[in-house]
Amino acid sequence: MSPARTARALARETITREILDSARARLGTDGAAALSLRAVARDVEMVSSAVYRYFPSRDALLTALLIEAYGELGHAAESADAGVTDRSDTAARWLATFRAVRRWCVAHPGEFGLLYGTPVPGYAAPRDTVDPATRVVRVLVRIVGDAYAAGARPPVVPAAAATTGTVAPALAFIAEHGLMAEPDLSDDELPEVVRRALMAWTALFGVLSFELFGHLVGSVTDPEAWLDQVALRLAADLGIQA
Amino acid sequence: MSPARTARALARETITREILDSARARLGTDGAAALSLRAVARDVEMVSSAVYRYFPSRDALLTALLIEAYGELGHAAESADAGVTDRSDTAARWLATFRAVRRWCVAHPGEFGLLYGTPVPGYAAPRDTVDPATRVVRVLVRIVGDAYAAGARPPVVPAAAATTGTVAPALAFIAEHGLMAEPDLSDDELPEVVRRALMAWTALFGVLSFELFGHLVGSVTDPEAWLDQVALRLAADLGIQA
DNA sequence: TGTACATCAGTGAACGCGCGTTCACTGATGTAC
DNA sequence: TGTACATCAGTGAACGCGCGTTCACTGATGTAC
Repeated sequence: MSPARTARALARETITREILDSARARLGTDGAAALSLRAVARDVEMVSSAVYRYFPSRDALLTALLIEAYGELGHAAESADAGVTDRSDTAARWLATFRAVRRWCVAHPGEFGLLYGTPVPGYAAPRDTVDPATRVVRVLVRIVGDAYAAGARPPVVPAAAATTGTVAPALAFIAEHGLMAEPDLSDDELPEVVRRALMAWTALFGVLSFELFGHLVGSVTDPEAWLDQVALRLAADLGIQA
Repeated sequence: MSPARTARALARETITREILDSARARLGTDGAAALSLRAVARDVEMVSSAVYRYFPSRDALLTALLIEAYGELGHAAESADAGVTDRSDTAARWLATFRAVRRWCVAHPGEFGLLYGTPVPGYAAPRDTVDPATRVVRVLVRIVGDAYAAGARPPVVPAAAATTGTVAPALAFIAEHGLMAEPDLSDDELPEVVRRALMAWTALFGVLSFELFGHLVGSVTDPEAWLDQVALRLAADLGIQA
């Protein structure tokens, strides 16, 4: 609590970092399901039981990785959005966010697998992971909210599609966090916009999942350009234009 | 080769089936990465070495599972499309295909993880798996092709998005398989339609991935209705209307 | 400033379990004559 | 139809390896007086 950091505290910080970094590297080679405390211990040149001074179990290590990775990804999205100086240029903010999310995921495929791949069997993520997990979608919703506050209008949708409240939890979450401060949308338009934003969020990670898990190989040549194209079309479908 | 099936051949068929079924059940509980020949052997009440009379290695078993699962999913999509008697109702065919794909995936979450989750570390899928893996997207492209042959027109897209040939391999594949028999589209329109179809394909599995891997929990109440809504919007964005 | 005690990082052995794959073998099934 | 031989499914033991977690321990670091 005081600035007088002891040697012990400093060492603990360093070793904790080394363990986390080794574990993250292992995610890429072995996959999250096969993440092994003993392998990590070998990488940091410790005896396996020593790791228990830092993490009480393998599950606790997984949780720490999950929180750290969601945090980094959320931060990447938030700062990409914040980096666009013209706040009214929602199309630019949208594209910048998509690109930043892709950049992080491509740079960290092992972590991506942990976050968005097959859940680790026998491991249940605790509550602390859900808040960091929502940061990306919050950025997207906020951009869309800003676009509508500035006068953008959602596309008209066939009547058959305008069904009832499947997105009720999302609407509650948005209200609670004040993500759409000045919506200025009719009662029909708001849920439609939220639906569109959730679709875009899902599509973003769908594309990245396909890219990183190898399903685009026979279809697309340049995944980076492809994500741009997807981002632009999703924006256009939302009524966000440059 | 002859109708005179020997007792041995019959037994082999039965046991092979039992092994595959047990392995598929294991996918759901342990995940593809942790699929274990010994566990499967235990389930079918054999000694572990006996399984080698049926599959030469764990990887071979994984390959068989991959081919079988892709095959079932592809079949589900194809027969859902074929089941719509009014072939000109492309919107109905589209929705039926989406629903059938979801139904199969939700009914087989373990297999879904194998197909669309984190790739199994250390396992490389052989060539025999790529053809079955394309069956769903082929159905989608064919429906879109039929819609355009019947006069539907793709939405106009902002100039910035209309960039060059990222989808070249897909275009080649479509030409090769004659998936868009009478395209009747301009040189600008065809790639745009293909891009949209690929986006829809990716979005479909993005939604299912989020649903089955637990990312929709705080946002959407009814995943079945949600997929319908996504399907309808994707169709609308493609210019396919009922 | 110096000493006595408490805290804590890291060790090494052990528990009980799992895995893929090979190999020599037994005994049942299939086939050629 | 009967016999001799070949094929093949399944056994059981073994190889060499991995895993998470516990526990009594040593020795260094930190703290209270």
